[in-house]
Amino acid sequence: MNLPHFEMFCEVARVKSFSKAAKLLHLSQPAISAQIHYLEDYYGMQLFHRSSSGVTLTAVGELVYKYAKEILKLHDELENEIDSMLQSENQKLIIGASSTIGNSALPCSIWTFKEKYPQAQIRLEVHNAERITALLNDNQLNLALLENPVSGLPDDLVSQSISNDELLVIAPPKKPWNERTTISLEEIKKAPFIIRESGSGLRQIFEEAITSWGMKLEDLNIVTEMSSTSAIKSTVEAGLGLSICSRIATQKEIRTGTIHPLTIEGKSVKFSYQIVYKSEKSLNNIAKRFIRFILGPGAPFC
Amino acid sequence: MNLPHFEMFCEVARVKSFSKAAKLLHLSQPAISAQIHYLEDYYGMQLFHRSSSGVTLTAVGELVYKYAKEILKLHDELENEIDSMLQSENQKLIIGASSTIGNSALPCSIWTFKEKYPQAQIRLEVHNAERITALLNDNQLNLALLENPVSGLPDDLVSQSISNDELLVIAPPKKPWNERTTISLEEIKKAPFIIRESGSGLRQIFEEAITSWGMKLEDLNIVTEMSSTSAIKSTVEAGLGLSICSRIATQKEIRTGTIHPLTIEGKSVKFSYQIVYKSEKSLNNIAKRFIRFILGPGAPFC
DNA sequence: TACCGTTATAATTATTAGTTATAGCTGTAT
DNA sequence: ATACAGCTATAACTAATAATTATAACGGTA
Repeated sequence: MNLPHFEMFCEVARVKSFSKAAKLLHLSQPAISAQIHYLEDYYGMQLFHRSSSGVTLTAVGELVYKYAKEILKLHDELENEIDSMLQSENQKLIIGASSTIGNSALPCSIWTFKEKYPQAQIRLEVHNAERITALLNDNQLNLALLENPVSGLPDDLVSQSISNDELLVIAPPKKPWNERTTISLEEIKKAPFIIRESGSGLRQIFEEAITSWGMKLEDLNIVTEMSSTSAIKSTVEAGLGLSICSRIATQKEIRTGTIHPLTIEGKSVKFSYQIVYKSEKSLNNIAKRFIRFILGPGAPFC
Repeated sequence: MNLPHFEMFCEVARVKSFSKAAKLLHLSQPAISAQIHYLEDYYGMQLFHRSSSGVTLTAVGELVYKYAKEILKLHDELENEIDSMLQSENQKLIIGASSTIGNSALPCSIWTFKEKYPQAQIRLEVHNAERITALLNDNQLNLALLENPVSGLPDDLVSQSISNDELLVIAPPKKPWNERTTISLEEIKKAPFIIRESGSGLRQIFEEAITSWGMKLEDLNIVTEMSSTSAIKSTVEAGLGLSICSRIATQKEIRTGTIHPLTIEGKSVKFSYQIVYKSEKSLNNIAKRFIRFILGPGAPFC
């Protein structure tokens, strides 16, 4: 019986679904299925009632749930107590992040992390992928969050995938764009376009995508290069052109209606975010905790 | 982080030694070493001070010890609560055992198990290996403990090794034997010898051993066959002959000096005890617990 | 009745935890 | 001093476990 079992179990009990829990835990649904079966076998009792609309706890399941939560809480407490025994030097966590992720999803995750580990002294450095990589190499960061693929990542850096995202074309919420959900490559070529500066991870992903479609950057009508995602979003909102952005990074603007997202006809540009660090050994405790947290279910990519 | 990690950790902390804990947990010393390293890496702190005389807890180690014990206790409680939800039919555990093990080591283990799971309704059936196997096949036992190798074990039975033992020649604590610690094969041939009945696991092990030494049972001076280990021990104590017995089964008599053990010159007959059952699926909860208990550190083979 | 969303199963692969064998260290006794 | 006994660490290998993807099977709803 392992703590990850309990975490899976609690997550399933909470969301009442194997498949939803799987998503939240960055696992496949059969993985959850198998481990819950293992638990049921271990305790010799059915823990969930299955139905086509999800699962519910059995009486024994409720009991296990109660204890599992308690055990996980105890273990959390243990980790916090260990942290409080650390020197203050070891409580420092300097996180690097590219603009895309550092300005949107990450601050919220850091907030949640900080709630769980209040003694952590966190600093967030937001720069483009190129600069973040340099800082990482220079030991000025404990770890970094970047888009993937990022070319030019030295081999001696370790990286783990944490989440998936896709590139969207962003437009002002006005005619003609607000009446459409897609845009063709030809239209992209003609429209005034704003892109990130060279060295940006997002720009690199975009460049690779259009290359694979047989186009070049020069085919576009690029009106400006900007080194800030927020600046680009403001420019697009103002109706001065189109640009590209990640879905997660524009979530808020899409929700509030200040930006209108478009997908490219017949194409989709998927990419992932990676957590990158020099080596397992180079990590201090807080950094290890942060990685576990980010890979775990508690990290809200919001 | 897994409960087995905590069990290992607690056992090491308790006995202050990796190698001793390894023996108690039926594991190799490097296995303990690796897992403790894993823990130290996980928490990012050293948990034990190593020395050539064993290990002691560090300050952080003490903290982990405190929590680990608490977590294991909680989980024990959970298992007990689950058991108390079972129907009384599922609380019945019928254990079969061969004479060798059923009369010596097992009762004590059952006693300890019963302390931990008081709701278990245990019955112990002691017969020879042949009969136990038959009862197991006939579903009259939940599980059985036998010597290994036992020939004629049907393929559909599952078996796991739980402990090692060796065959000893037992003699009365009188001249000439009490002045010696070994006996030659030639001397064995001449001495009056008592053996277990055909169908006994211990007899089978003995027969196989002497066959491998190029002898036959007929070469011995067999004065009686007896179907009870206790009867044989009494007979030997009375000075009426020599016999063979397992080390564990004669522990008490050796300690109290009523029987004198001899090893056979240049030979040693090792064997193991196995826990045997029909299939994983055929086991009720209590039987599963018992197997985990017997394989775990708490089972005192005394 | 077809379809969407659910869990289960099968085949495969990667990771982890165990094994044995051996090295290296340290305190004790010859 | 030196060999030894007892301990933990390391290396090479193997077995068991937990993931993956792909697909099936089932149930409720349009």
